[in-house]
Amino acid sequence: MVEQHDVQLDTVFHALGDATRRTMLLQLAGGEQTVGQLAEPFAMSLAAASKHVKALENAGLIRREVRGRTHVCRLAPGPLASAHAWLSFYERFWTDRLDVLERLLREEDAGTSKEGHEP
Amino acid sequence: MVEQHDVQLDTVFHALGDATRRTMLLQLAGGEQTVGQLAEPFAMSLAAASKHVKALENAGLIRREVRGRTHVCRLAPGPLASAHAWLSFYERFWTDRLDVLERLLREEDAGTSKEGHEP
DNA sequence: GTGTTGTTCAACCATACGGTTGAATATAGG
DNA sequence: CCTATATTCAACCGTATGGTTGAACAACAC
Repeated sequence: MVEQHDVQLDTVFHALGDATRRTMLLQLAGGEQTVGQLAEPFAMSLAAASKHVKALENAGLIRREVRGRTHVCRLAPGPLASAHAWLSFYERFWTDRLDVLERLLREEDAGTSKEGHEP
Repeated sequence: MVEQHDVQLDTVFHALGDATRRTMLLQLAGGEQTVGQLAEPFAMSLAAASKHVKALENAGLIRREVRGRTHVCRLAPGPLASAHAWLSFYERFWTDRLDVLERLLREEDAGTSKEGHEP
């Protein structure tokens, strides 16, 4: 039961882990777009962009409607909501517990050195 | 400026796109864990699990504190919040517009055939 | 010191990913 | 019919990913 969910999250997060595909989603947030329109902004072949579209479709993030010879895509919000929901689980870590965490980190940082996010 | 943000989202979403790493995060949600403890539930070598931990650390999702000879990890909520924020942008698509979308999809499905996820 | 424990490193391997190109497909328009 | 347009498919290529193994390193125990 959970496996299926896991696999879905795998493909969804993987799809989101590429700036090209995220940009495409952003584009689709403005309304439906054909594959060609989605591909246009990118400096890559149409075939490559088509693969990205397919990845998004595969993850269930978009829906495709073959309208004549063009393929019109639109956002399919379901899986995005799933990913969002998954992440929401951690919300308490940056709300409820953030102050506690911050305090711990400050203690730690004071103990070790100046430190920061990036060494 | 946005590039940096993009790269961060790349690594964060990529890190999240693996069930092993998500399970590790879930584990860390229960409190700090050593690398060994994180690795234990999985049927893979410690070296492999260590790579996953490193991926999470690389994405900024966890923090590591070398305590003696053990490496203790804990959640670092910042990047998770970033990913969550990114996804939140789409919230309106499954709240405001979901009903509109649903209506459109129902029309479409009625027009083409019975259903349509898998051909 | 020796030995054991926790973790990483390095080399390697198979497979997946993202890109290319050129051919194939399907539809629209003359 | 023929041609142009929109898109995919197939084969290929370089690199990244996720896994293995065995050696190395660091810190505790004796």
